[in-house]
Amino acid sequence: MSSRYNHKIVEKKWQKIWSGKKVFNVKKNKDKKKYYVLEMFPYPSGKIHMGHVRNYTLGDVVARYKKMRGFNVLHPMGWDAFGLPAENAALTEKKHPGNWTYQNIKIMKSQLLQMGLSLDWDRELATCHPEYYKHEQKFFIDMFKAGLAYKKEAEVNWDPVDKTVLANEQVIDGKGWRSGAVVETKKLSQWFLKISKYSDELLKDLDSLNQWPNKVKLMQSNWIGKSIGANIEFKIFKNDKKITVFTTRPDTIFGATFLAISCDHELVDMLLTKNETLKKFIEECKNLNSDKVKRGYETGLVAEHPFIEGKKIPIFIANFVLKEYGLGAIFGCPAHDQRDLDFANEYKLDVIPVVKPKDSTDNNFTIQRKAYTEDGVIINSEFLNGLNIEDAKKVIIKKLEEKGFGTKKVNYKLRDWGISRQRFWGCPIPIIYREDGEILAEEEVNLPVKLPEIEEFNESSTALANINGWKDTVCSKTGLKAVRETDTFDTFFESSWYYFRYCNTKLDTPLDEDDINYWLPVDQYIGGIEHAILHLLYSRFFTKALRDLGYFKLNEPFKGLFTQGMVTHQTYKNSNGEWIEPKSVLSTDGKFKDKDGLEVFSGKIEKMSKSKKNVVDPNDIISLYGADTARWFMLSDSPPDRDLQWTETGIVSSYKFINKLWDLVEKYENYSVKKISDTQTIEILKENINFVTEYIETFQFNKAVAKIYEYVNTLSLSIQQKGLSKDELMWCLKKLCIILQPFVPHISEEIWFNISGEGLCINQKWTIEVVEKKKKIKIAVQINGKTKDVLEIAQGLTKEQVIEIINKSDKIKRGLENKKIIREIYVEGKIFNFVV
RNA sequence: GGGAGUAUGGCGGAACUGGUAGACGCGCCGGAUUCAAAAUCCGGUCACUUCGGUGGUGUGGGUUCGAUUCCCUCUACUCCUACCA
Repeated sequence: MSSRYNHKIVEKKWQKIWSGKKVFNVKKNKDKKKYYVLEMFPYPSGKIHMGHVRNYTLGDVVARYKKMRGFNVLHPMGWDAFGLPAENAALTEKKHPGNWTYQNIKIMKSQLLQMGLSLDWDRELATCHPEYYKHEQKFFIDMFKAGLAYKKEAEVNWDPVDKTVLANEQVIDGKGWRSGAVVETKKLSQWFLKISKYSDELLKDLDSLNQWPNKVKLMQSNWIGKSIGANIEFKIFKNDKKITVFTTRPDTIFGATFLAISCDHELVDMLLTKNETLKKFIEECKNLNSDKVKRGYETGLVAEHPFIEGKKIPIFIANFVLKEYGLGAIFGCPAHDQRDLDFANEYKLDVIPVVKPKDSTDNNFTIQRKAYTEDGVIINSEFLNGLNIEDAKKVIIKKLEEKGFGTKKVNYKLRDWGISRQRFWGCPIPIIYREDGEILAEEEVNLPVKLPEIEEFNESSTALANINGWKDTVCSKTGLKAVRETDTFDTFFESSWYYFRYCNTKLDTPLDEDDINYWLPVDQYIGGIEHAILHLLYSRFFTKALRDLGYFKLNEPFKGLFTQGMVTHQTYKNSNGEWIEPKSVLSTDGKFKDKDGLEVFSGKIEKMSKSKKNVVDPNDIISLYGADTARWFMLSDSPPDRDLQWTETGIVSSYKFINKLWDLVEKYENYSVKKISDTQTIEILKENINFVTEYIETFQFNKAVAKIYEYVNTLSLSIQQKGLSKDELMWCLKKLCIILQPFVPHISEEIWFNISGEGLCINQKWTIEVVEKKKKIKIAVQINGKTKDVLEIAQGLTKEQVIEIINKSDKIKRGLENKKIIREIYVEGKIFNFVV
């Protein structure tokens, strides 16, 4: 045995043994309890970053721990392989995006292998592979036939120079990121999935997800945005048309002083003819999307108030009325809605307060610049007067329904999921447009609808529509000519079901219900908070949709969710405001200088990003210090859900710890003590083990790390004092290997091998230790709540016996001198407090 | 504008349902070893102190025998969302 620990050799060795023995390859086994650990799969961007290292280390701790607790652990990995960066790379390289993607997968896989993750690589998948995406084409067809997928006109960001549709993230300050051209909104026919059908279920079932962070549930709930109110119908004076509005405040109907409709409300078309000023106004509104100024156009039409005989309300077209929400029409009650009030002040409209604060005695309660939106008492509202808001809502809705002017109505912010992308590197939407005008799903036997193999990838290749001949096809039923849909799926489509596919990636059908029944739901899903809404909501929707399509009976895909914090690092800038790499910064006399001696200023600690030059490449770290060191650092100090600050000293100290562990083996080999026993130390170590167990179970890995440090410190001290017998020491070291295994698996195996040689450490059982009840306990003795002394006393004494011991304490005697004891408070095993 | 969260030594962070504040790690200081350094090991490390103590968990208050923990006030920072009627 060489005295210096060589991580390069050792880590490779165990990685080879694990994969050779297929230690992490699992099979469905109904006699064994399963546990499904999943980390959000990576986009193959080229190489792994620290965020991946953190994410996969956290997951690996859980996976290894659960395996050692006897679970049949499914822990798979794959690639979220469609997406725009591949197209951009393809443009530069003039090669097919697949080349770049598969090449990156190869590199990143080798990096992940170096981390020593307990993954079942036999289940690896890449979403860009036809054997993967053909199944989601099938899902789409099922959804299409079930009415869950449909086509409608929708606005997209259109880059007039690149002649392409841009994602929202690709529009920067209203301009295309690539061309710099001003982006136009263009109406295109787009495919949508009817996620809105599940609004209520998606909201309700959040309650059942008790192993999800509240934060994520709240974000989803806000996104779904359920609101309860009423639709109210207004007759237009001297016109046979009507306007229906949605409101959550029907109780303020008597305060309505105007109606406002959105720019593309159906009434606008009628008004538009021969009206140039209106046309101009509408055009302006389109360009004022992000404008907070309230603008309106008075239509000249007036509506009749449903409850006030003869009252006329002007109708405006207003820029602040959203077309996609509710009915694209509102009634304005300026007194109790800030937006309405701003608008009313601008256009000199009446402001009639109909709610006043409960305790207000002001009979002339008026509203100036600030709308009153709190609870209160209804005024100026005939039959509603005197009611509170809640009751008034009930009464007015009942009245509306009686009179036929409106109904109770529930609205959601959640809109249907637009899945069309006018791109190349995505899954083709399996629809054909036949020459007779029929829109049909591709026949299932014809799946997959594959992406074209093209030799040279250029600007015009970035959309399937531009690829010569690809879209031409024939309807296999009728022989009629047809063209394919040239849009591809949003890449969230792929990630919405990959966790099902892992159950069996070789299966010819999308999935097997029996597999799903066994493996799903995912017991622990781990990933970044940035996916709190979209990915997680889409996946939940997919699960419910597939359930309704008869694939299985599962309601929710992810039983437990954990969102980890970011990896951050110090940033530096020079006097020109340019970012400087931290590793090139030198610190002298409290000042920072770069390589050339120019002064550098330390900036904020921020998320690692290329643009700020504060990234640390995991590859460098792993080759220099080893995977165990990197993993240990990722788990030390910071709680997993908080941001982790990368520091050079931190990684070095982790490295030192790994080497210190190795020194223990040497100490063991040279250890020669017989027939002595240190049961006290062993009891402490057992306690430590149980703490580690508890802290893994509760995702407090930083605390587990602290307890392992304590374990090693206690053990080192005992070795030094030669208190343990050699057998006891072996037991302690074996236990140490076991608790280290989820965290730093390579050195854990290596130590295990050196001291025992029997089997693999990862195959050992992780047990809960039985700790003897302590005979002596410590209690704090306080005077007026301030601790004056700490005494060690025997377990289970009476109050009188305790007082007797306390009376012997000098410190307490001194503290009680010349004082009168009013009260004595004794909490067994904790404190004794004198109140004087 | 709306919502959520956070605040503890020089730093990252501990403290069970209110019961010894600062576990553990980093850094720093002192010592051992060394020709010297690195590495390693040992000891110390909240502040003030007349060495008896006193003060101390962002601010100010409250409840309590006792508050980092519960309640109210204010401040700072972070994140999400955004004209959702």
